[in-house]
Amino acid sequence: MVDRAKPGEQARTSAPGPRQPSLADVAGMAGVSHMTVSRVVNESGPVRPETRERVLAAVHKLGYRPNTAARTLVTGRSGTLGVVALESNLYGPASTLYGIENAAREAGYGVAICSVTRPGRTSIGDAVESLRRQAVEGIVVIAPHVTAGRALAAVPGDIPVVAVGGGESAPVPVISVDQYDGARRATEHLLALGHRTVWHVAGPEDWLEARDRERGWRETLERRGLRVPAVVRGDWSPRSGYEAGRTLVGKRGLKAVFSANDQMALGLLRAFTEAGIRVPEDVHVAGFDDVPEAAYFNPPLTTVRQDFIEVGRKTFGLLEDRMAGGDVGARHLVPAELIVRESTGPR
Amino acid sequence: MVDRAKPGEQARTSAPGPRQPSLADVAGMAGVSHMTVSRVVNESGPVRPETRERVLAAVHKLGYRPNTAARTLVTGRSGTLGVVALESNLYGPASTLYGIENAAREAGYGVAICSVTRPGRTSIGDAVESLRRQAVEGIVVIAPHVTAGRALAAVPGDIPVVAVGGGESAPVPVISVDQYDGARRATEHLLALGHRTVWHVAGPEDWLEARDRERGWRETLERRGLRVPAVVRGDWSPRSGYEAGRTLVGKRGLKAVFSANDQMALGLLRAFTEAGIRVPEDVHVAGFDDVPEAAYFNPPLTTVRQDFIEVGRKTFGLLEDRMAGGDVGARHLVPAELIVRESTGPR
DNA sequence: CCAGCCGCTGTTAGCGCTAACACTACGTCG
DNA sequence: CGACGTAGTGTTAGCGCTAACAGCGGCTGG
Repeated sequence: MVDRAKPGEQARTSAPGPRQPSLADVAGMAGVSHMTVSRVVNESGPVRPETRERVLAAVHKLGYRPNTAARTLVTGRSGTLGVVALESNLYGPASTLYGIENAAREAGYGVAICSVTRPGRTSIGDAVESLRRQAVEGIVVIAPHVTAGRALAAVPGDIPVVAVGGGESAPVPVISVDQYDGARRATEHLLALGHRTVWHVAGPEDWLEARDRERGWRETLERRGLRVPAVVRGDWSPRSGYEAGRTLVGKRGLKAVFSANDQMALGLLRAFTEAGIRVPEDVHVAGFDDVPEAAYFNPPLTTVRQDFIEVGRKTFGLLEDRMAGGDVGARHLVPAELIVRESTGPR
Repeated sequence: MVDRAKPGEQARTSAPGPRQPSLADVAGMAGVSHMTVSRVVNESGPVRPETRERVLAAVHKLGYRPNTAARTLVTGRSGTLGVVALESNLYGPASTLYGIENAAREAGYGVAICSVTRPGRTSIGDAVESLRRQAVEGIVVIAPHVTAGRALAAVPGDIPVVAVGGGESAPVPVISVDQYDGARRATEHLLALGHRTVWHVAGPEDWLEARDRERGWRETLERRGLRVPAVVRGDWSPRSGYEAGRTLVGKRGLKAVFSANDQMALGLLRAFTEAGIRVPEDVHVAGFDDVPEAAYFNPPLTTVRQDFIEVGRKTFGLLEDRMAGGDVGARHLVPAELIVRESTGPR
């Protein structure tokens, strides 16, 4: 039975009080050596059933809780992973974080996070350093940014690191959704509707995902010998999508637009609506991410779904392999899925 | 200069190798006692400038990094906070998490997270337990769920805990945005447009924020002696908002709707559009949260903004006070702000 | 001129835990 | 029947660090 404290009582944190019980305390109560208690607690050696019972009773009675610091000190293993996350509420990174945390927890690992405002060399380095001070056993860098590759190059090699969505130049294993192929699918879907070309609202130039999606779009057009219109660049935000939309409104032959993410696609839709351009009647629009809102945009948005839970799981798996000393491949891709909705629907 | 490892080299994690340098190693190189090194590293005692230089040089050369486990073991302080987060990509919880992490990092604390799938008594208890094993000094529970209050009651009282958006019944300090007042503002804004009443699409019954928003809406109507329509209940998702919209479409006298969050408002807008109901011409709609997308909905959505960064900062401040042994008040509110956009615009 | 103090450094004793080995009592097998 | 494993337990020695105190000079003040 845990002691239930009212707020008033809880304030006594400053008083030292009787410190947390240790192995020795349990041992004393159970009439065994501290080592036997350790064996019971960790199931790390043979203990007679009745002895185990006595020990367990004492553990329970005293509310014994193993001291992680002491254990870490002697074993050199903390049971904690670090995640360097982007300080961002973007759907993707947040979902990836949860995917990783999930997989880690299932495997008995704790997760420490450290967010960075802008993924530059120093900030990622600082974040890694700060996590190392927390004695993490491995680090995941959620780093969809081009500078992240360089930053990762500066990370000490004596701790396992894997990156999510990082650059191919990074000296660590990288896992990501196949952005290139997702963009290719979206573009081909739009072309299959009979358009001569597809316009593109790209993400920030220094984001790798933005680059990959742009490349997927561009090369699909090139492969077919189609004209490649100038990209309009946004910053992922709906506002920038809206502005891109205003830019596109005047273009001749505007029939199909592929937006590098759903939020910008939303801005596009808004700009088109204001300009009296109807989607899908006048223009077809596709996005990327499949945020939960996308199915309820006006009109519902055709987009490319990324399975972030799977990404998280694979990422953790990779890190686990690395921590075990395995040599994993450099690059791992999770397939993307095209979700067709009304925004590219029949006219 | 950190050693830069190529992937191939990095795989040698399994090899024990030369272990991390310790105070003693630095001391040896600098020709002083380990204690002097400790003093230099922690700035915890007088050291002659030239001695400090020698020590610092050795620290740098060896790449010495203090061992947190050892320090924690002896000081009893880990410098880490725990956050129990909802495994959710909802804009609010994710933003709150980042707000807390930010404030904590600025104050030199690390953050460990543990997510729970459903905030029930056991899962929150498990999460707290799992964080305690990571030796956190204090815990924040992001718990917008009614069961969270009961769960918090079962949390041991020997560690400081504060809750974000938790129930008033919780035996710990709670901080949250003033949901009630936000809902009141939105409702009064709609009424000020000349409507006889306002319909409400509520969030899940077992979410406290949903309850508070509903109460704010209901009591505003009652205070004015207006008819209180039956609430339509959703689950925060755009889909449920869409379904609520289909239910509402047939209602007579439907002129104004207050949705408990922006995602459901999006679903509403979609359902109304499909039914040929124009917003704002035929019906006024307001939401709650001010997600980044809200300004680009079709039409842009009037909504209630929550300052999650401020919530995070205040939450951390509270926890810090509690850790210092202070007795903080039971309930802290952050004001909500009404953002008026076209969805409640002039006809 | 010496008591007293302060600046600087070192020594010692753990923090709570696990690894490694030692020991006992019992089989079991050659 | 003795060598040898094996189950069950205890003893010892750290892991790397900080707290506490113990020096040892030099300076100040009476």
